Amino acid sequence: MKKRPTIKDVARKVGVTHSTVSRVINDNPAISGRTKDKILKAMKELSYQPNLVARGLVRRKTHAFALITPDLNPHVLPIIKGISDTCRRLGYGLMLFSTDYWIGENRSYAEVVRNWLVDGVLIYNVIYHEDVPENIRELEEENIPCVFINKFLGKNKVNNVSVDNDEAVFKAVSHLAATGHKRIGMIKGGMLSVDGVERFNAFRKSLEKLEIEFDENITGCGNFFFSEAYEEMKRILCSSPGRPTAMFCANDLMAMGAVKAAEDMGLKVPQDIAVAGFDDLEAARFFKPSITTLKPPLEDIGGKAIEMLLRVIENPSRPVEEIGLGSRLIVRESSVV
Amino acid sequence: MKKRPTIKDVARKVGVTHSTVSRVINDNPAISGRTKDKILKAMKELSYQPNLVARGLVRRKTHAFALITPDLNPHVLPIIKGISDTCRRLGYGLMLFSTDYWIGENRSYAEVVRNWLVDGVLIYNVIYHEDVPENIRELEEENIPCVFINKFLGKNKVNNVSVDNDEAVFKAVSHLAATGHKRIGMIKGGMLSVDGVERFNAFRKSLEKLEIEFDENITGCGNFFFSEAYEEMKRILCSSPGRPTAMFCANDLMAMGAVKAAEDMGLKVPQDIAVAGFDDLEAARFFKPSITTLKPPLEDIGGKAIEMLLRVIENPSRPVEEIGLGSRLIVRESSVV
DNA sequence: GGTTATAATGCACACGTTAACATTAAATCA
DNA sequence: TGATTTAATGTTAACGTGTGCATTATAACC
Repeated sequence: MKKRPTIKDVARKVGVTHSTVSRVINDNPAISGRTKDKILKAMKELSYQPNLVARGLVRRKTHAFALITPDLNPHVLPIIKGISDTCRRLGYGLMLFSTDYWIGENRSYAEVVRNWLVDGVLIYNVIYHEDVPENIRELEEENIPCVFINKFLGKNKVNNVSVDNDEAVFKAVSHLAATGHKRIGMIKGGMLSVDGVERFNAFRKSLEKLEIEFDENITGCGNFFFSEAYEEMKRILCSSPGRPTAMFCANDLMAMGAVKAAEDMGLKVPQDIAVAGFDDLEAARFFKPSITTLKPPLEDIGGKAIEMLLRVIENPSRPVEEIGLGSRLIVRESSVV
Repeated sequence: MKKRPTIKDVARKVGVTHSTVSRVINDNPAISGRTKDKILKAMKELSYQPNLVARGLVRRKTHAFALITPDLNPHVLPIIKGISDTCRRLGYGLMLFSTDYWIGENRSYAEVVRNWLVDGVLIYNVIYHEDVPENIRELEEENIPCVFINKFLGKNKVNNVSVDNDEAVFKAVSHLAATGHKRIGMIKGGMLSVDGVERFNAFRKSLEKLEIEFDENITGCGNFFFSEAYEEMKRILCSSPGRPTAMFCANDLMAMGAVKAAEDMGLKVPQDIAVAGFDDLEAARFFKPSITTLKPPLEDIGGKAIEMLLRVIENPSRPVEEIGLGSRLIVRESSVV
């Protein structure tokens, strides 16, 4: 790599000290217009650019953030996009650290920040219950600015931005109710995840609000998987005395599994049974029938998370902030004729 | 953020100079075993970690790479995963820069590297023909280590790792031929993209090798879109005298469009017409019928690209290296009963 | 035992920038 | 006019590491 001109090269060319050049770079008002112009001109001629590493050393800020994500699943892509776009807009860099095995990994992610390679951290989708994992406690103990994407099940509050499951689920269930359904069942996701728990609770609250009876018998758990949902749906359709006329599924994969189960049992979707999912996977659009679903504002979440991180950095001692964003209901073939 | 211990803190604790500590950090053999042990012990006790920014300043290496990608589409996710995993394995950091409008953007991406924030760059899916875009020429001119993911259409060779379209397409066409098809058509992708051009050429070469006649009349262009492929497929099925019994599509979206068109015209897939795609989208698995497709080794591509980048850094003047990786054929319902 | 090779460590500067403090020149005031 | 404020720039010391060279202490040699 070619050697780049430094602040001193610029200074020499103009006939001033490097600190004068530094001042114009940082918009210090003490510099006279005349020398400022000369310096700017010289910088352009040499195509000078400040060395961010050197600046990072003295300022103790690198002007970069890190995103730490335990897995790279399709959901995370729009989130990354939101984060990346926002970083670009604000002039920040973005480092990406992914790992498939977050908890229990002996390498600490605070390392990254400790070395001052980043000014703050975004953490996606880390799930824990009672005990805070070592890696995260480290971040807290060292007061590293940090915002979580998605919530915890644990009791302690953290800065986070996530999908408002209550709002979203109510939209979907209302839609099913509005199209005439009185017996609505649900295929739950895994109860170890925040979304699994929240979406189920939201489902029950929605029924209550809409004055529809909740029936345990038409409820199953598919753990967010296509195949498990398929089995559960078959079980529900076979065994229960009063068959459901609509099913809400905690994600699209399970909704597709439920649809397939219904069809394999000779039922027509949506005529005999309506189905709605959550996520708006690409597959949900192309599935036959296409799946009615909730589209979470993932790009927004990424953007808002960065903005929150900036607020945290500016004022580390401010009270914990939690933001939930609304989703869009996309009505497709699986719920209406 | 808490102040971290420095090399000097360690030195003071042991009673040596900071340069001695630096030497043990860098495995300099000049240090005696006794002091080395003492220093290692002190480092552990203080939980010292080298400041990578400071090191980056003096070494002119940050031990981080950048991935620049014009868009964040689903294909790029496994590539990112491959890159990220490999970086982690090698102890490198990864910066992510995405932009939807690469060419014509006035901000230069060489900036990133010039500031020595990264040691090398991976560029995904930048397409150009005759004139090299400014941004890329800049990288070349300044001898910035750089590897491309996916090839160019331009005449000049670059270091790159990509999908071997010849190999993949031949696999798919052979499969169709092996299941008895003699009239095989194709829905092409956009001819402005490398994959579009290469996959079509590979298709023709495959037919030749398999001694099957190529017929322009059962060839269409869907520009990689579902809807355009749908229309083209209808056109082909309506107009041509000798209807094709199998279609190869340059990607899965178009394959799904082609299937839908065939079914809407009363044909059964695969009984009346077989269809194969490319990409192995998640949707291709859940589509009905599920789509026979080629799964490109995207994670591998990411990993190999990083490895190539390391070779480029080690020896910048070595001859240009081009690697093409093979794909896996996944046979599903759309091509066999 | 003195000379020389060798092993182990210290010293001082460099990397490119920022920023506190010092200095000079110019402008304002009494 | 001389004192004093203000504006503009220079000096210098950080930031945390790495490294060439100098300096010891130790071992080897004759």
